[in-house]
Formats: sequence, structure tokens, C-alpha cells
Amino acid sequence: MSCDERKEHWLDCLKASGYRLTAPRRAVVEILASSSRALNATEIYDLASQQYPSLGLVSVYRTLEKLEELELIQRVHHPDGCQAFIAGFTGHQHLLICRSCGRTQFFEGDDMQPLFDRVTAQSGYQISDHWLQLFGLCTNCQK
Amino acid sequence: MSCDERKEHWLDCLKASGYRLTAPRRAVVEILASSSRALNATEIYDLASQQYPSLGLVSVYRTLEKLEELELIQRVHHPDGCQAFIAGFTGHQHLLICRSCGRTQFFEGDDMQPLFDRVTAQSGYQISDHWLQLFGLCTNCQK
DNA sequence: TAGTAATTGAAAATCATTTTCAATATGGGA
DNA sequence: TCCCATATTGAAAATGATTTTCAATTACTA
Repeated sequence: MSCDERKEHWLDCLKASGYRLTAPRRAVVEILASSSRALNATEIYDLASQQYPSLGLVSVYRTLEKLEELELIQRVHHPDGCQAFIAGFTGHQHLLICRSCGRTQFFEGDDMQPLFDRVTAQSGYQISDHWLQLFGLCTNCQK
Repeated sequence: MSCDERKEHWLDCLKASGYRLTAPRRAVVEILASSSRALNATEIYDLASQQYPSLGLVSVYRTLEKLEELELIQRVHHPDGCQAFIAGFTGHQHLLICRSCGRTQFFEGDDMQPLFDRVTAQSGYQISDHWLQLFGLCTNCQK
């Protein structure tokens, strides 16, 4: 899915959920759908303001709220600050984050089920959700 | 390691790193070393104030900073708010957190190395750190 | 025990987020 | 196409968490 396709998909989802397609929402979607690193509200505001100067920071927060509710974006928790968001198009995914440039991508080949089963057997917990992120240096930043 | 042993261990570590053992630090260590759920600065402040009323919230923040630096505690990121801390005595560990009561424990039996190797092969990233948390219901809260 | 430097708590400053509210703009229906 | 109900907006104020500043205090070494 290209950035443009993703953007259209997000706008479709917003609309399908009864939300109006407004200029502030388009501006936020535009930025976040095409970012390869997690951005927080202020960063999105700064970037989107360049194209749409009258944008308010509050609208960024409100749009993030809706995109998260629709599971179109997910929260990224860095070891220190949190509250950044990255696009994710099939609900929950596992992240691989570059410590140096912030580039973020998803990875596969990780079936967590065997681990969940082992932990359930050991602890008795009923596991409903999980959270996995890897940090490192991307190929560019290793040079 | 019992709570008391953990507490003594933390105080030893602080001392060994050149930090002074003061009443506010003892109060924070007392609370956090014996908590089975992650607590944030305010929660620690409220609990510790009961025993040591003149404690300042700022000292809680400063003590958390040092305990984290010494890797005696680790940050817990809930899907929503973050910034809570839990005791962890061998550096980084994987958490299992009850969504209902907040009880937090560590789990084992999860060798992440094969996964890291697969992801490295696929992505070229040099993986240096990771972050794994499971959420669910503990045996008590399933009733 | 004395002296000094680390540490303290209160207050102010800062920063992120949420709430309030009157003005505006979207999109369904005439 | 135009109207209108109402969702949405941005500004400002309120809130909440964290950090900084600073003079007073305290821990610990010599």
C-alpha cells in the first residue's frame, strides 16, 4: 500500500465511521500516513502547519484520538518519552525502531503464541494483549 | 529475594554509587521495593508520605531517576499512560501485567535470540535492545 | 566533631494535554 | 444548488506532570 493509498484508506475509514473530512484532519492524515518514523502531536503540528498554517494543535490531538480508535495508527513507547504515533494498517504490529534516526518499520516471522501458551501455563494469567518493540540501528545509521 | 533484602540491596547500590542515604530516598525505596504493581511518582509520593509526611514530590522524581540509572527499577508502559515504575533486580526483564488490578510480575522461558536473529537477517538492523510486555488478567481477577 | 558538598522541599517555570466556548464549515436533505 | 443542523474548529484557559531554581538542611568524610 503506497502512502497515497494509505491516506485515502484512512480518510475512507474516518468517513465510514461518521466523521467529517475536514482540512485539519486531512493535514494530519497527510503527514502521519507518509511518515516512516513515529511522530508526536507537536511534531505533526509543526509539519502540518507548513501546508496549513491555521491548523490548531488541539485538532491534531483530536485527530490522533480518532485514528487510534480506528486502529489506523499505534502508539510507540520509546524507553524514555512515549506518546508518539506511527501508521499501522492491520491493527497491532510489532515494531523495529532505529535508535539513531527514528525510522520505524514492522517485522514479521514472530509467532508469539507458543510463548503466550508457556506463560499462561506458568502463571495462570489470561493473556489478552501484548507489546513488542525492538530497538537498534538501521542499515543507514550503522555506517 | 525478599522485599527487605531487595530494599537493602537498593540502598547498598545507591551508597556504592556515591549517593547519600537520606530519609526521602529510604521512603521511596521502601515503597517501590515492596510493590507488586507499577507505581508512578504521585502514587509513590502519596504512599510514602504516610510514613514520612515532609517528603517532597521532587525528591520522589529524583530518587526514581537514580534507581532507573542503576537499573534497579524499570519503566512500565501501559497502552495508555506510561511513566510508571516497577522493581526489577537483574536489569531488563519481561513483564506480565494484570489489566484489572495492575499486579505485575516477570516471566521466563522466552529466549528472544532466535527472533532477533531472524529480524536482523530480514531487516539488516543491528538490534541492541527490546521491550516485551504481556497484558491480561491475573488468576485473582479472572473470578 | 566540624566542615563541605550533596540533598532537601517550596515555589516558580516549563511543557504536554484537556476543557471550554463561540465562531465556522461539512455534508445530508430540500 | 442551496440551506441548515450540528460536528468541528482554533484560541484561550484550565489542568496535570515534570523540571528548574534556590536557600536551608543534612549526611558523611576527614
